[in-house]
Order: sequence, then C-alpha cells, then structure tokens
Amino acid sequence: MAARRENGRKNDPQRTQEDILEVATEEFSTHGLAGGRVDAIAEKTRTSKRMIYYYFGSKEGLYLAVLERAYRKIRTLEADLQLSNLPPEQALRVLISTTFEHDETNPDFVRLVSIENIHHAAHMLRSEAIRDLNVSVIETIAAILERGAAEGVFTRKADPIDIHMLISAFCFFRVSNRYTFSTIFRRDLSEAATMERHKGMIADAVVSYLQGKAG
Amino acid sequence: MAARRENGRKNDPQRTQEDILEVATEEFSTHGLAGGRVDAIAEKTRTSKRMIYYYFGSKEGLYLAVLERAYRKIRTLEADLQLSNLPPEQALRVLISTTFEHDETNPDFVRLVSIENIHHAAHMLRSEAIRDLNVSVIETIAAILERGAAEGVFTRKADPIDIHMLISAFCFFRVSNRYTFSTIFRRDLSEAATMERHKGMIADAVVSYLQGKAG
DNA sequence: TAAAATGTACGAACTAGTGAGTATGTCAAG
DNA sequence: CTTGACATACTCACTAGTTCGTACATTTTA
Repeated sequence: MAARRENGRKNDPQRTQEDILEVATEEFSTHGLAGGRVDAIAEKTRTSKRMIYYYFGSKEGLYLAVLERAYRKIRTLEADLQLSNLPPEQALRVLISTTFEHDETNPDFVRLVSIENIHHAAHMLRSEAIRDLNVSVIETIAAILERGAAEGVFTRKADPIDIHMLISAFCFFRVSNRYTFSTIFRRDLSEAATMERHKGMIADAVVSYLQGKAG
Repeated sequence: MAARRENGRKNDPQRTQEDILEVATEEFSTHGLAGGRVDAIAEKTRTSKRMIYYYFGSKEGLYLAVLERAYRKIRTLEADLQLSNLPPEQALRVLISTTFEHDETNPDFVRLVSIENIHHAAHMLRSEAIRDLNVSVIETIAAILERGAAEGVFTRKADPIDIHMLISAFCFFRVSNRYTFSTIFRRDLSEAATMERHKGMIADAVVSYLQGKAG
C-alpha cells in the first residue's frame, strides 16, 4: 500500500513479511527446502536477508511459515462450498470439480506438499496449525454419501476418507507428476481439452464406483 | 562375493559401482538431489568419495545413474505380465494389482520420481534411456480395452493413457503422499487391511468406470 | 528516547570437486 | 613361468566456493 518515500525508509512489517513469504513460496516450491537459497530469496525481496532472520528465525522457520500459509489458503476454500442443497451426485461432482481446479491452479501448493512428503512430513508434524486442519472435506463427503445412500443413488458403501483419497490422488497426481508423465507419454496435461476430459473422467469414475455393487 | 584380502586391496569395479548406486539411491530418495550429500554417500560406501567422481563424474551424474537404474527395474517388471489369456476385466484387475504392489514395495522409486518432478524432470529429459521407455503398459491396457469393448464388457470408450493415469495416480499417491495424508487424516496407510481395501477400491473404480455409459 | 525495524558486511562451517600419486590385474615377451 | 609395461582401479589430502547465520550500526515509529 504505502508507497516508499523518495529516499528514506518506510517501516511496514506486515508487507515485509508478506513479501518474504511470497518470494520464499516460489523459491521453496521450485527448489525444495534444501535446494532453496536464503540469499536468493533475500535478493528477490524488496528487503534484506537480515529481515528473514528477524521475522522467521531460520531457514526452516521460513519454510514452515510458507507451508502454513499455503495450507491456510485451502482451509478457507473448503469451507466455502455450499453443497447440502444439491442432489448427492451433483454435489459430489461439484466437490470433485473444485478439488480438480484447486490443484490445477495451485501448483505451488502441490509442489510444497510433495516436498513435505520427501521430508516425511516432519515440519507439518511440528505445526499444530497444519496438523489440526479440521478437514471439512471429509464431513462434506460423509454427508453427501449418506444422503446418496438414503436416496438410493449410491448403492456402494464407502468410507469418506477413502473417497477423498481417490479424488485427491488423481487431481494431485496430474499436477505433481506432470513433468515425468508428459515426458514419458508425450502428452501435454495442461491443454484445455485434456483437462476437461480428465475432470469428467475422475468424476465419472467416482460416481460409477459409488453406484456399483454394495461393498 | 570375493572376500577381500586381509590387508590388501581387491579391485572389483562392478561391485564398487553397484555399492555406490545402492547407497546413493537411499541417500537421494530420502534427502532429494540438493539435500543428498556426496560425503554422506561416500561414508556409507565401502569405497571413497574419489571413486564416486571417478565413475560418475559429478553429483548430478550419480543422481542420473540412480534414476536410470530405478527405471530399468520397472521396465522389466511391466514386460513380464502375461495378460492376453485372461478375460478383459480380470486382466485389468491383475494389472492394477501389480501396479499397486509395485508402488507399495518400491517407495524409493516413488520418491525418486517425486523428486524428479520437483526438478521439472530435467534429468529424465537428458536421459535417452529413460525418455525412451517403451511404456508397454499402454499397449497392454489398449489391448485389454479393445477386447473388453469387443466382448461388450466395457461399454465406455476410454483412452488407454488416461486409464493408466487413473490407476497410477491412486497407487502412486498412496505412497508419495503417505506422510502428509496420514498426518492430516490420522490413518495408517501401510496397514494390511487398509491396503487390501484400497487395492480393491481402485480396481472396482476403474472397472465401474469402464462399464458406465459410453463416452 | 526507547523499542521496533532495517541495512551492511562478515565469518564459520560445510560441500562439491580435484591433484597427484599408489595399488592391482593383465598380457605379451623373454 | 617370470618379468616388465600398461591400463584400470583406487587412496589421501587438499581447495575453492558456497551458504546459513550473525554482529554491529542505523533508521523509523510511538
């Protein structure tokens, strides 16, 4: 917001931190935790390395802050969905579509999660903020499945977490493994037509599954 | 094999290289390319750091060798399947089961692929050996789908690569995202019962999808 | 003027990579 | 079958450069 004075300095701690986090997200998501360089982050920032340590204490501290910030984003996204008014199948399709598009438009997040898995989720474990994600998706899915069962449209009994995994795996994989996949199969996953086909496929697969024989 | 002499040295280039690759696979798959330490690899080896550079030229060279070795393994696995005798649905289920178990029993491979994706598959692109993987799975799937369509058991038209992705995504994700997933959802994915349920689920989902309305 | 925020310059430790020489195995000639 | 020459395999000690982190000085804000 506040433009900087001609010569002098203007203190703006919030913007400074936000600036650092923005740059650090980019750096860590492209190079990983070990590969990311604090100096590189500092350079791309409008502030200095000193500030990174002033606010985040260490490289790991910064990484953790980046991770928490990334997770905070989806949490709000998940909560915003209003699916209880829709018929079960349609509700599920909207949810899947949302997940699909979330991963597609947030490759940084996907990459950070991949990186965190390489580190055995060690940082996530230390962060209450992330660990206690109240995973509203599961409740959402559970509600949809119950309604679907009651209305007789979903004949197969299924665990909400399993269903979430089925959906999430596909959406996530498309983004996380984009490079190796398209290298091996020479297929551009970011093409609009391909995206639409895939989005339809995962939705159809999940719905077909739930409409199969009872588990 | 050949036991080393009490004091002296015993030249065994093949074993030396294999030894280095084994250790390096472990190191890179746990710490990533940037996070992996050449010195750490050297220490865990029965040989020295100098030998790593003697045989592999650079850290990246070693990483690439590790990657190629990992891919060489699956290539043989894929080819070994004899599915043309089985009825389409059963053939598909066997294929899925194989993929599932491959990822489950080769977390190192899964991690290396994740890491390679973080690097935009840059090393894979440079390696003809990997790039030219003759992805026999796709032909296998294509054949199964055709037979299934001919016999009327698969009513939905589907692209073999898409189907492969649907299968692979789930199997891969279970392993690659094991840590973050189980941290958030407090669910142990390596439990035998869970594994069996998941294996059945992905198979049922794919089969149900293919038996759905024509695409 | 005290406290918070920031800039600059530097250092200690780590890390990839190398220079230079030694040991081992092989094979041909005596 | 033994000697010597040569290529491959290997050891040890070292370095140049990087990278996280900090000491110290300075400015801004309340």
